[in-house]
Amino acid sequence: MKFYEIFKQKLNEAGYKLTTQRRVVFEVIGANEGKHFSPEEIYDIVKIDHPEIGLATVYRTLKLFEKIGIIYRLNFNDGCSRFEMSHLDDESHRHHHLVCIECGKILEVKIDSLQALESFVEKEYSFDIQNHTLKFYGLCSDCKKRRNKCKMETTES
Amino acid sequence: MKFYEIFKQKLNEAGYKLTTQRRVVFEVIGANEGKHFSPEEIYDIVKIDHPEIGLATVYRTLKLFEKIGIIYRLNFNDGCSRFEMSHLDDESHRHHHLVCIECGKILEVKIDSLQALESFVEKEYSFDIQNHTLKFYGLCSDCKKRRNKCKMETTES
DNA sequence: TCTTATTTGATTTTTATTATCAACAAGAGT
DNA sequence: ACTCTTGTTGATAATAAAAATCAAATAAGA
Repeated sequence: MKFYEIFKQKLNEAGYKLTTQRRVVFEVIGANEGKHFSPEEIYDIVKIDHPEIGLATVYRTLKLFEKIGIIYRLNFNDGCSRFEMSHLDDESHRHHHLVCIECGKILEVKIDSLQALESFVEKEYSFDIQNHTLKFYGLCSDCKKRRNKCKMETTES
Repeated sequence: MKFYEIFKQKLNEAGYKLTTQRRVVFEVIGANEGKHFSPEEIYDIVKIDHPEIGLATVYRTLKLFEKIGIIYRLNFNDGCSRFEMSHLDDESHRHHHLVCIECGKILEVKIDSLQALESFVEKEYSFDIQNHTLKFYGLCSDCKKRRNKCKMETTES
């Protein structure tokens, strides 16, 4: 597996040891592409095969992974941080998030195309862009249907 | 003052009373355009003229203002929420944030222009976009200069 | 294998935010 | 203006995510 090698290399380059705990947390996140797990959720999955690993270690590991660029910290204002693989090396993985304001579901949009905007900002503000986050808030297709249905039902009577 | 009237109207429409506490918090945020205050910071300013107002009220008020669309909740991963006026009625106020990963400074970019991207997402994902947030992470011009200076100094010897 | 600095687990501590509840005040109706 | 009702507030306690602590365990280079 290619990405695991990159992970080991990044740890090494930054001067950190490869421990069982770090490998396990990495695997849990890696096996759940498209999900956005909280520390507690990751801990719950880790516990299944490794009940000896503590929650504090999960927090520490996530913080470390974020620092060395293995994962991203996401914030959907639900009271905790959430995480996903960074894939900084792979342009094809870049995406944005659609947050449904009704059901809270989070979808991924597999496009980037902020090139024009980034170029403008870099020139105009003399700002070196290294990364960006873009979130759209609105109604997912399910909640849109549900709302229309409710509207129809109330009009019927 | 026009915006204050909109504020009163929004409170009223949503069925909330106009209290001194709410007016004061509104004024503090309104008088600090371009800043991104945390609840504690707002509380500290509020206290100057109104020491009788409690921190819990500031938290409650901010939550309420967010709900009725008076303010936005921002998250810069510094351990607390931060707030700014929403200006949803005024297109000219729409902006994005530049976050310096070195000094943490936050700049505002007074452009929007995500129209093309939004149209694509709305069609492709059948998602009703009602709002968005866009943050660019990188180096501000000051930190860029500082880094170059450090590089020169180490090369000199 | 041995050695040492790093890492971990269990626990406590910190801190942002929310809940609680009696006292209070805004605003509709008179 | 006065009253009444219900929403609101202040002080405080409660909650919960995340960080700090520290002795014991372990990765990885010698």
